[in-house]
Amino acid sequence: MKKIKLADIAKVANVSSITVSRALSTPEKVKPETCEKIQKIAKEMGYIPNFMAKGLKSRSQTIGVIVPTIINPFFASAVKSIIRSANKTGYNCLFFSSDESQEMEQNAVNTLMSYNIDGIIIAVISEDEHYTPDYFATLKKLSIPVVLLDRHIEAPHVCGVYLDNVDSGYKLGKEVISKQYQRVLIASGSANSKVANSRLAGLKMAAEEANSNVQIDVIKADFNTELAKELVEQYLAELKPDAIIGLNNQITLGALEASVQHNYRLGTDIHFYSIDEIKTATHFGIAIPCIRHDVEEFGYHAVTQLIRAIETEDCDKLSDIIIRGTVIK
Amino acid sequence: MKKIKLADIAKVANVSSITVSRALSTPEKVKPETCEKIQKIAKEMGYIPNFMAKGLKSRSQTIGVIVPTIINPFFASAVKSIIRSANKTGYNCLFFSSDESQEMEQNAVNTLMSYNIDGIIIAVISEDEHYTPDYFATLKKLSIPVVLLDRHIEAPHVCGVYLDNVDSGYKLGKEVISKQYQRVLIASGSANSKVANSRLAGLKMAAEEANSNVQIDVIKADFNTELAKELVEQYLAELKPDAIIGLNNQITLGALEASVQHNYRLGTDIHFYSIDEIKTATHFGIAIPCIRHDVEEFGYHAVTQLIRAIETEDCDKLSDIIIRGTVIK
DNA sequence: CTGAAAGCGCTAACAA
DNA sequence: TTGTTAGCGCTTTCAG
Repeated sequence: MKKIKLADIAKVANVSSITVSRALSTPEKVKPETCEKIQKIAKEMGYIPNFMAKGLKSRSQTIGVIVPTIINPFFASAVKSIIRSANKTGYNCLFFSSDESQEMEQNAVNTLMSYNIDGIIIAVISEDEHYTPDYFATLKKLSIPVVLLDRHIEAPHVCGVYLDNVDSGYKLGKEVISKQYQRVLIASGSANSKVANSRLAGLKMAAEEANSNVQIDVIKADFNTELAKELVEQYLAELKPDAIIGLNNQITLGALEASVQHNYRLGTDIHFYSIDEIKTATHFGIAIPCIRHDVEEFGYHAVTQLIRAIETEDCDKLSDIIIRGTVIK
Repeated sequence: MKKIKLADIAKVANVSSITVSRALSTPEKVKPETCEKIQKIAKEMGYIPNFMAKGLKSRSQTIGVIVPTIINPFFASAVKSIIRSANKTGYNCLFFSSDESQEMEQNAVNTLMSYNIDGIIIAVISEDEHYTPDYFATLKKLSIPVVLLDRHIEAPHVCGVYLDNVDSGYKLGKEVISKQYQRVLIASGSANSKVANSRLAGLKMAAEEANSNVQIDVIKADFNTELAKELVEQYLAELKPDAIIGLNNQITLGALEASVQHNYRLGTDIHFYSIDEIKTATHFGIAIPCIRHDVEEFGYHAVTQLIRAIETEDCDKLSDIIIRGTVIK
């Protein structure tokens, strides 16, 4: 069977298809009785609008979302909250994962453009400030607004929604310092990552402020479990810290595993701290004080800002939004 | 700036737009030199095809994917692998999460129909065999093929890709039995869940076959961490098993947490077994032997079957595909 | 091998 | 308040 279309409803209701269109999309432009009648018929006939046809003429009411990986719970939750917020506002989401690959990221953007999306929310694959792929220029040319998520880069975009990384580092730093450890290892991200560097700066700030004489060691790894595990293992072969601070969830997981390899009892021999929550830790009975970010808030702001950009033509620049984390002990 | 369209390229290449269309979509129908020239120009001008316009006339080359939640790593991986497989075959994916809500599931299906998708892969929200929402009838009427993922229900669909649950239970059962425990607790899913019941049946089969005199207790929870945790806690207040078998990843996590609450040392006082891998366990140094399913395979078959259904008109029924798990010690 | 015309389903612009 | 016309960008059909 073919899909019911506006014209089919029009025939039954004895009106023209444009009236049906209006009754369903902009009911205030149609006489109430007619409107009701049409809506009733549409429902009975099981009408399903055709976004393809709609999007050809006007806005698609669809936004694109791209994240590096959906396996990381942080991004999974962010996506979830973005989709929820968008739906509430009457927008649909097309979701893509770039799998940490530049090529797939480019593909995802191309595909989104093919679907005539009205705007894009993207967490780019690279932590490097100077990562500026071509598609940003294309999107700008086509006036498709882009909201950056979590990772800031120097590329044309209307605004970004970020975490307050310095603050996160600082808060967690205060918490750790208060414990009076002798030696603390910080497992950081890449040296080029602004996110990692900001968190590190916050931590150091807290340490200096406290004027404590704790010995702080820093490892520069990557926001990636494997590398962190390796480097922490190497470190543990030489030294034994009282605590390890992982600068994101992936790193913390790597540090945990490395410590297990060295037969340390987690939370006893070595205490763990993390920026980003490690939800599974509770299942294993390990307490990992952390900085938790309200991911719901994250998604909400990203969507809100993007839609503002879409619906007000001339906004070249909206405010960035910075989400603060809270300490969870 | 407006998007480049076929006509723009046509003007530059001195041909008609239909020739451009052919050069890009069906190059074999165009003289090689012309074809090359057109493709070159298209690239230079930064042409981006418009799926909306394309999908209006012909197939959209897009499939829809719906899973109950993306937070569960099992589904997250499945989605990832589905997207990968689809892209390889030249299809795009629109992804939705139903958040375990019937209403959102219905919405997702409606939205997908609005996007003129060619087919749907869905893991329905309910474990109940008799869950048969209306949209299945609609999809059938419109001849939009549906492939069921993981959860089987009695509704019109072309086929399903499932796990071999009895086999998983059986294999894990053999493994557990071999350990000669005195008392084993099985934390199962809902009494209405075919998946849970099959796994349970497999376990019991292994036990009976071994003719061992292990005491087996069964708790019927839900494929959900919270409830499992509560019920296992209640159980532990009375009895202390040597091992607990969680019938899916969520349940196992709940059981772990419950045991932690009772101050048992994981993997020592109580041994854990799981159907579905608990990837994070290694990070915490707990060994959880499990049944691992090749999720990549899962996605591959779902996509392949769906595309077969899409591309061959008259396939009323394709074979179901059953994926076997392997024991990981 | 290439092109002209028609139309997919919907809505913006103009008319009644 | 409702309808007519035209066109969004592409492809199918039929002709050259």
